[in-house]
Amino acid sequence: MTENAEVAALLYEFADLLEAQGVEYKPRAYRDAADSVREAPRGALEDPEALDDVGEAIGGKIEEYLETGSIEELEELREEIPVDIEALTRVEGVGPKTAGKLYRELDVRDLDDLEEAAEAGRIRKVKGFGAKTEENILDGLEFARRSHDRMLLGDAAPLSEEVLQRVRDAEGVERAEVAGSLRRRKETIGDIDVVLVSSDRDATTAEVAEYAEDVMQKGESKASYHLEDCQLDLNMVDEDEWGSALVYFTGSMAHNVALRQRAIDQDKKLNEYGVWRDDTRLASETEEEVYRELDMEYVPPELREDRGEVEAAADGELPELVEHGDVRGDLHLHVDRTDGSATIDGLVEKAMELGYSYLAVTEHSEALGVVGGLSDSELRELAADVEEADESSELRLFTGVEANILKDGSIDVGESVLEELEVVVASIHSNLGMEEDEATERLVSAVEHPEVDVIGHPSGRLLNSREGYPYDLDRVLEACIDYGVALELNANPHRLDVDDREVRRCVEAGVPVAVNTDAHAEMEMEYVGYGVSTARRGWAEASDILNSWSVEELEEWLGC
DNA sequence: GCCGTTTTCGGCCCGACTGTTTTCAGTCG
Repeated sequence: MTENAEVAALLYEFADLLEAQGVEYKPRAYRDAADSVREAPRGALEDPEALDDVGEAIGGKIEEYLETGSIEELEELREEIPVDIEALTRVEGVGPKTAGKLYRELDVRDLDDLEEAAEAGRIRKVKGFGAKTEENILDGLEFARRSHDRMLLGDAAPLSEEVLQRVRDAEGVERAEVAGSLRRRKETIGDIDVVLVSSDRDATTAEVAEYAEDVMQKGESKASYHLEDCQLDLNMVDEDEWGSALVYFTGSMAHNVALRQRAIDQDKKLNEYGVWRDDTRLASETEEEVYRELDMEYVPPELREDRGEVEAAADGELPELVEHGDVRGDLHLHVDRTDGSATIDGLVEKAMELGYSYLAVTEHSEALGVVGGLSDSELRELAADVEEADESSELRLFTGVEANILKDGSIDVGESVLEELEVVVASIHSNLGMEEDEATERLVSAVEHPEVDVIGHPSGRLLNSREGYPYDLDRVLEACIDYGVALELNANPHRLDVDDREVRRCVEAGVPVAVNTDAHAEMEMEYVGYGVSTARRGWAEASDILNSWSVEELEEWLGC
């Protein structure tokens, strides 16, 4: 866990424990502070009180934790309510107050205790609980135990396409779209939200229930299902509320709260049914109308995170985001000379299909022994093959390499070879267990190398499995400006590295971002879509993306 | 506990759904 995530988790726990004790309002304050910490850039905890929603009290506790490794007040709370509140509240329908009550009444401290109490029929005897609640807890336990990580966008997006098609085919459905974090294209997804219009809601929900694992809840306007390892929420709305419902269910929560506040400031009210003044509905049919009624530009879903987009849209200053069609090439591709399966011809064919003008073949270099990285002479042979293919291709094929940044910051390919190759992507693949200073130095050294053009997957993270080493992005960006180097946004859905927030800092610093797929097979070149949506989440325009430049612009930048 | 173009106290997003209630609390998003 990053330091921010670690502190945020403690603050969430603090909030839950307070709520379990029936404390009012404070839990909200701790959660807001936790959200703010989680969203903040690395290093922001040096001055916690500078963050939104962090005041003197919580700021002091953060400092206490960073200095001593614990927070006295939290330790006291944990003694008063010694329960695994994070695990217990993962059970559907169990929140902090329920967890607190079950601890006080039945000494339930963790999932095992909860299961035991439910199976023994002890929960139904507690005042305010019944047989149905006990049953729901038993049902929810299994899911809570196996649902751990959020789904990757790369898994959720194709699944949601399939789900959406089934929903659209269901009886009564006139219109359906995916909303929620999927529509915002977050790197990980909690559940699949669908907004739909149906002429027969009962028939629709019944048909969807047929292929779902089970039905969690079903009401007039809403139904939830378990689907493999995720949850599917159907939100059923009337045709004339489509726009306001889509805004509402797309979120994020923070964006919605900011929109509602803006409505209140204008003597209006915003909910999923529309923008209102008193009992008069002013807008609701399309998202564009809703934003217009709030005197704002339309906000693309990827920006709806309350990271300044509400203010920017009100001032008419939203960026003109990069689009999929703006991408003209892929500058980090592997072939079958090391660990990939693609061929030069195969990559070219796929690139044509994607409407590209160019691509670069950047095979692994020698130090990456595990995949049989290419020696200097083998890199030259591959370059010759790429040049030959270039002659007969409609595309511009760049020669290249994905070189390794060694422990001391040097590059594992000979100078003369690096000079000959047109695109040099430099990446860290070894000695990943570094402290921030060491990692930063290593990256900066690579940036300073005269032949390096792009730093590949800068943090080395793998979503849900490897955190990546910490580094000082500001220092790397400064070096990138000085030496004319781009950072990669690796579009592989397991990486998405740099991430959305880091893209924004690149954009602000004026460092070009290369949206590369790092494809090892032709099909993987399609990952570019995840990269583009992540770039959009980082407020990037086409001009900020290195591989949306024309061949001529790119050749000039590369100096070839 | 945090915040402020109704500022240093008095509010704190809001609606659906469920289960347990005879009017509402807790959870969720």
